[in-house]
Amino acid sequence: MTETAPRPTLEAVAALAGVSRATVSRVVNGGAGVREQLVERVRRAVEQLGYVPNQAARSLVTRRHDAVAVVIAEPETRVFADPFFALQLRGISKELTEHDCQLVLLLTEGRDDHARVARYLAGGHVDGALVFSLHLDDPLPRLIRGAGVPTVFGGRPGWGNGARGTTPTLYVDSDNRGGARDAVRHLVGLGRTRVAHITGPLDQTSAVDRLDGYRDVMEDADPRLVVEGDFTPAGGERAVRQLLDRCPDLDAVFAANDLSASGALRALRAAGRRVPEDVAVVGFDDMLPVAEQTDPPLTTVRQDTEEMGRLMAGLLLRGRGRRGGGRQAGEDAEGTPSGVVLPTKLVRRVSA
Amino acid sequence: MTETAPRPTLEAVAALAGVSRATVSRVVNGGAGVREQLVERVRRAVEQLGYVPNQAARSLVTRRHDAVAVVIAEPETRVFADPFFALQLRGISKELTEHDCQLVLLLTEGRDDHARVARYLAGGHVDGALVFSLHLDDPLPRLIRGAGVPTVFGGRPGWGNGARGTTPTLYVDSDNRGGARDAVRHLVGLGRTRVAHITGPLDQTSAVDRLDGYRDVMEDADPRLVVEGDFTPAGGERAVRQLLDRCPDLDAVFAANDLSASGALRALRAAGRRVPEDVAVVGFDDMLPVAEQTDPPLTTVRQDTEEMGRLMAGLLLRGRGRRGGGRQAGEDAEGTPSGVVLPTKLVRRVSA
DNA sequence: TGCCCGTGTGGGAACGCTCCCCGAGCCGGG
DNA sequence: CCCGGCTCGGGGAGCGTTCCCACACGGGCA
Repeated sequence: MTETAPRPTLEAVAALAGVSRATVSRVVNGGAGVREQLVERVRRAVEQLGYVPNQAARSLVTRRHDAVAVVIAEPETRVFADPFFALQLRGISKELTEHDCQLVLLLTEGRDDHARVARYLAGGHVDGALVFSLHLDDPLPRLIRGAGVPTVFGGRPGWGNGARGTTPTLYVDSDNRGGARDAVRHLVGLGRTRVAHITGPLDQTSAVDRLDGYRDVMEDADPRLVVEGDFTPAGGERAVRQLLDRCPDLDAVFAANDLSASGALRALRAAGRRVPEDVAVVGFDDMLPVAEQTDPPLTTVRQDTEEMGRLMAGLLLRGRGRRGGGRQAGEDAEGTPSGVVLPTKLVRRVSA
Repeated sequence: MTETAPRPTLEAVAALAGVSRATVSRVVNGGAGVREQLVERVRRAVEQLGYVPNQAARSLVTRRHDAVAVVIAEPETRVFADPFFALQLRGISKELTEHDCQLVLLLTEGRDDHARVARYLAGGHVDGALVFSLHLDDPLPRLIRGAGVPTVFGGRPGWGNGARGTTPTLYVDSDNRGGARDAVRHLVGLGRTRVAHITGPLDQTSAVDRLDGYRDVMEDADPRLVVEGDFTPAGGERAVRQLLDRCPDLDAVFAANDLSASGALRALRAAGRRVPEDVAVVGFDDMLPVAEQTDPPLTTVRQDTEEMGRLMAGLLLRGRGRRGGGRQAGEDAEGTPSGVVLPTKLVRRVSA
């Protein structure tokens, strides 16, 4: 660890450039209203001294932090390791970077960690929060809304059933229901009539929405064609075994995500069914490492994950700086909950 | 967005408790040297007002930020989406949380983004940096070392060839070489004599170390048994095709990671080789979603990824607060580069 | 009884920045 | 040629903390 040289201050730059602190400050913050010649001189001094503004001092007076928190409230590490989050993070990071904003990552470590996160957010350390909380019964979203920090959720939050509805809730989600409809319609279009559905855990809105999409198309399907899964390959295998047991004549499976689909493929193969000849299979997510590597390659529903991240950050940043009032994008006239829903796209490979 | 009430200050708490600012400050920071009765009174006032210290003001005077940066310098999103990083992040997060320290995530967005990251680090916004940079030719590590911020690297950095060697370089890595040796020895122990190796990209130290481990055991193996891969399933497939072409009599494959191994499995199956009967296969990483889901399940080398993260953070935090001088853990007597290397463990499944 | 010391407490300055306001300079118009 | 308006630069205050130092208060020792 080298002796840290004292960092140059505004004052030092001003002295070197032969102007006042205020002038340097103006230049550093865009340089409006300063003579071109002076701007140049200040720039040189900044360069020469290697001056970097002290963010703490700046925040102290501006009450802005140029930082937003990303809260990932997912106890299961597996889900967090999902490329899905990684891609969204990437999107978020890109958008934030473009606005000179930092990303503070808050991972909840198991239960009872909510208080810590809520306290941090309420502490006014960040200008806003981007929250991923998948489970309907998660208390965190409510806590966060109580913290009075501008927030955008990733995925439709679970309390949408007309309950509190006074503060607007911003969120970005992909069109789970529409995507599911497309997937099932595709199967139907292939001439399949006994289309089964392996759901995700039904305490997550995405799983519920995908199930709804399935039902939109398969209105009066045999209810035994729907089996609850858990978004894992093992769950997909289990579900298929159950399905084959109950409805041996099924000719298609729509799995709520690619991981379940990969399990389903394996179970189908084990049961001697050929894919797609005997049973067509469609997944959801288009997680490349999974969907492209299954045997046969998986037909699935793609969502633009990175774009979702960008959008979340964009939505949050747009409302930045306003102290109170003012309507944010994505919020409708009544100020009721509203979100941005991104379209999905069916990607045809071999499995259907 | 609700009107944000002005947050209470130390002053306000002091007034309510009927003491001075200094006393409140003392209580908030541990309460040493304050009469028990007063401590209690201040605590109540803090509680009542919902006081949270203003971190900006605090940093301004203490020059500490209670935040460290995690830099992930990986242009390829695929690699970033790796559960590997996610797990390390989780470990880092846990350790930081225990020390009331925040995690600022810095993702480099393609080339030429290094300057931004370096500037940020040099700007003294964080107390330290945890850096993941896999490629030997990455200029970032050098830039960061120049920034004068305490840093711990994830994975052995590439410049270890006795070059600069004046400042100590701290890193945490897993025992890639030893793990590779174990893997190959296991294959040899199985009676395999024609053991091939699919390497990773050889501009990454982990790939190089694993190759070295392979060579340690297979000293005078046919050099044609080594093929360069790229850590992807497609690369693994390609490598196996090449290997089968050159050395049709191979009876084992050690792939430098699980992803290549999964590709290798597929290619072997396509070529009509049975695994493990005809060809035994071992991977590396024990990425569960991959290793457990291959057909057959993959024998592989596990590393304690989350622990690596914890350790990195721990190493960094230990040196925190010292302004200059003082030796950090993991640094040897001469202050030369040194690191912590975690053991690996062979996990037997079916493929070997 | 008086002095000294230690323990606890309070006041003030400083951290580095932004922002407000005033004053200087420059222009054009009368 | 002089004066008013407008533009641009400078000085000062204040953001909420911490930390240093001065100081009050009591008890033990001479």
